[in-house]
Amino acid sequence: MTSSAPLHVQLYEEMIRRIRSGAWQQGDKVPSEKSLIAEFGTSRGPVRQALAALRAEGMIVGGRGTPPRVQRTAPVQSFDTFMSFTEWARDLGFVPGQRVIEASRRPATERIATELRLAPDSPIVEIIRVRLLDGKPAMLERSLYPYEIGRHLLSADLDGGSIYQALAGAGVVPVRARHVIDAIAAHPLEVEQLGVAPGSPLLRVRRLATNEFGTVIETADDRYLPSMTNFAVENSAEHRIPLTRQAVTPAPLAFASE
Amino acid sequence: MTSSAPLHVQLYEEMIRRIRSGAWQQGDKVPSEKSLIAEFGTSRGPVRQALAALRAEGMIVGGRGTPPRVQRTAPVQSFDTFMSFTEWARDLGFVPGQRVIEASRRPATERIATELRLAPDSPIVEIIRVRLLDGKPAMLERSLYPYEIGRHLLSADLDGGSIYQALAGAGVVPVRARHVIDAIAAHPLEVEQLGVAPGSPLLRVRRLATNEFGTVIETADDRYLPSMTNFAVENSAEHRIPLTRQAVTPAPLAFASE
DNA sequence: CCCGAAAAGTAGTCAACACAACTCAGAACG
DNA sequence: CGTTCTGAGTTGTGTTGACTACTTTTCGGG
Repeated sequence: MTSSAPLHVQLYEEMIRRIRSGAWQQGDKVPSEKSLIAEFGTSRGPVRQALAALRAEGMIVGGRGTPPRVQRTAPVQSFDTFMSFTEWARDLGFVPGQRVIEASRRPATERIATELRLAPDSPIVEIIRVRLLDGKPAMLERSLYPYEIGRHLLSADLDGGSIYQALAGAGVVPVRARHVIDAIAAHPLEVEQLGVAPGSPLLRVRRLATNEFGTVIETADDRYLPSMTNFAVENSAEHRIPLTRQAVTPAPLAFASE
Repeated sequence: MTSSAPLHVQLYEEMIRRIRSGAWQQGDKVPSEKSLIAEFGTSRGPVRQALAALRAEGMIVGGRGTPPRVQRTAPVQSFDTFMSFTEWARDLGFVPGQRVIEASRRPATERIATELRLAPDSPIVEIIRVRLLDGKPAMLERSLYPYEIGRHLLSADLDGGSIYQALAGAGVVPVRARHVIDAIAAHPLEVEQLGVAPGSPLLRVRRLATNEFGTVIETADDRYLPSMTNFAVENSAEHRIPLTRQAVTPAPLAFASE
């Protein structure tokens, strides 16, 4: 137990541990606040704060007159796991792999410059990779970075580690991302690299990632083989999440109201 | 101002109003807690609770030594708006429409019974509809309901109002849903009803909705024309949401760890 | 004029108390 | 035996007070 972390964070982590370990079973009532207070020797504040955090993640629900119940025992995928294909695959017990198709520096087109919020013709770094799960192609990824950020990647060992690891080593850390999901027909490059028939349906996820200051770090276009990967979202009346259905407009990928 | 609602809810609503009205601009610093306390005449608790709610929705970020800043001014889509095609379309200024292809009662197959958590061969209600935006086909929806729930729909005026309105009238209210998103090729029915070429990519959203007690109300398979509609999700390191990338397995749609 | 240190202001954390609203089990009643 | 009602237990809400950690501003020295 980290003694330096705030109390409510320690309590939260302990509760997560208990849910994961099965000490608190799915559907069980969580111990009453009073007993938690007695057990941890704190006041009610931190206990309620920890419970509120669990509630915000959908791990527990209900309450008011009765102790809340454990709703979900599977943890929400962390931001890092969701962003990094490599880390995600390893978490699931797959062997991640990749094949770099292209890693180049070139000037931005107008559309790309707008998305990355650069001046037109600014240099960018483009990386196209096939991502593999247990050796089988699962996704074609086309990532674009401002040159100042992407230059760390041109020299890196892309076939080995994850791009996000390489970027983190250079002090570039994404903390926020927007994903737009739709479907698209396989084009020649995907036909060749993913081994699908021309026109096959692919799941496309376009991503815009920023750092803590709101600077755009990356824009990407990932095309998944729907037979290998899909996406799941949970939703509830009490627990609203930034998930929206959109009518398609000519306007490109962008954060809301920016 | 609703005098009966809890204080922190009233404060939350007032803050949302100010963000929406532009009184608090994107990027602005929110007034300090002290000034909010002075203005609203409450103690620090409710103010912090309201701010925490905004933070949980990603509307404000930062803090610690400095007042938090407004991050997003566009509100998160409500659960109702996200669930109801009709309500969503109207919110966006489109004229929603629909054409009922089929509304029938029949016994559940084994797979459907499992998804709806019914005994095999239990009666179910199946409704297939084309949904229109401004008169143009946008989505083909195939919904399945346990007969006890779906029977309210067979007699309802489906061409007029929303299914969710009809269900709400019968006391059936979805409060939780899981969506699995992938891509699929257009089959003959979609070719005919959506007017696309055979094999065209469609965005498929499979949905499992439950009521407050966890009873499954509906399972659905929505196939969107990607040229008309897509989905957007926002994500951040501090604000985790129940969004997961999944490896495709034979197992069907289901809530995590259930 | 610039720079660094001190001071003032801010949010984060924690405690202790009080009351309200709600749930549930068991007692009392018909 | 079934129903209703009461009361204990629980969480939701709000208050007050105190301290810590961090940021911004201010001010003085160089």
